[in-house]
Amino acid sequence: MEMMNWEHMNLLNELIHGLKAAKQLQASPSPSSSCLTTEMKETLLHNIVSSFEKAILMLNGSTTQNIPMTELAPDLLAHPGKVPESPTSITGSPRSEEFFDVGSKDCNLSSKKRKMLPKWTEQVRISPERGLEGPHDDVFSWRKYGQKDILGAKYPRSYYRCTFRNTQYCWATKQVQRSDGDPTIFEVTYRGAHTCSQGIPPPEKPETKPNHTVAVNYQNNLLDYLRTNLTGRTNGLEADTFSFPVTSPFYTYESINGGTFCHVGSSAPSDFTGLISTNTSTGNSPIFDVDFHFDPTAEINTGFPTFLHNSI
DNA sequence: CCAATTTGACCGTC
DNA sequence: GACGGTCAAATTGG
Repeated sequence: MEMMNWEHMNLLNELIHGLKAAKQLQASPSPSSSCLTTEMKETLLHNIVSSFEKAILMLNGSTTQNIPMTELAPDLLAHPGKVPESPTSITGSPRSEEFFDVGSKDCNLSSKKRKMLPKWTEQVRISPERGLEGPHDDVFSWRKYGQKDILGAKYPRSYYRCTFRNTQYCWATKQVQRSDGDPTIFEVTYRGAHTCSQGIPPPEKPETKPNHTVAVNYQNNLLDYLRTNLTGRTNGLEADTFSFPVTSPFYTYESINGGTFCHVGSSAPSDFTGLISTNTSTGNSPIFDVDFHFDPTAEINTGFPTFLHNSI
């Protein structure tokens, strides 16, 4: 299977990311009436700059292969405590425009700081073949550190943290909660971004899991996405090209900085739906057939990566 | 033996 | 005090 190489995928991701941030800034009206706070604008600017820097780095002959964020964007890390969340863009998860502390003096995040971490929820349906294995299988490696019975929930909630928390001070966590109503659905809540080297997955690992045709579609969709200025929807990836059990994930972006948020449910009506499908042929398994549903009626945290629905 | 998981205890928040 | 989230000792598995 001819696949789009990772440099190109990452490059496109960065360009898209920068474009989105730029458009959000562009769409922001006059300062007085703007829904963007100064901080949000700074964040957007920061992301635009970092996206272009990373894109330039990629074009500059170096590959992102096995390059952790610390090397990919050293200038960003030069500012203590400010690291852009970006690895999720590589994997196809929604990426947050938010920043979070990783280099603060106390390596332990206080609960307050944890609250500041970007958080999004993915609903994952298990496949009959893979059974319960599916929802826990994504590109990142996690270590379970707890399980709790949740009040009113039929099934316990599992808590996972990044395997590299101690070695690479990666504070990403996730919670997995089996849905009461539909036991085949797992609600996976991610918190924080990976700052470990998993954030930029290696481009190819032929010996790992079988190839997935999604990668090609990923390339096409990204290109379409750019061409159509994010106003269209690409489709046709569902059943035939997807071998990972995840089906129809939908995301719920939650608050950061105590600000606004954008909740998007699976049933939310949307005037715009941007679809990116991607494959990560890295160590574990490819996961994302990502459907970003943009609900124009939702309250939007402009710091978050809702797909832009304005034309340029 | 080492790493991952389990599970009761502990802690912070409401 | 109840609840959700995390810690860490004990246990399990490769």
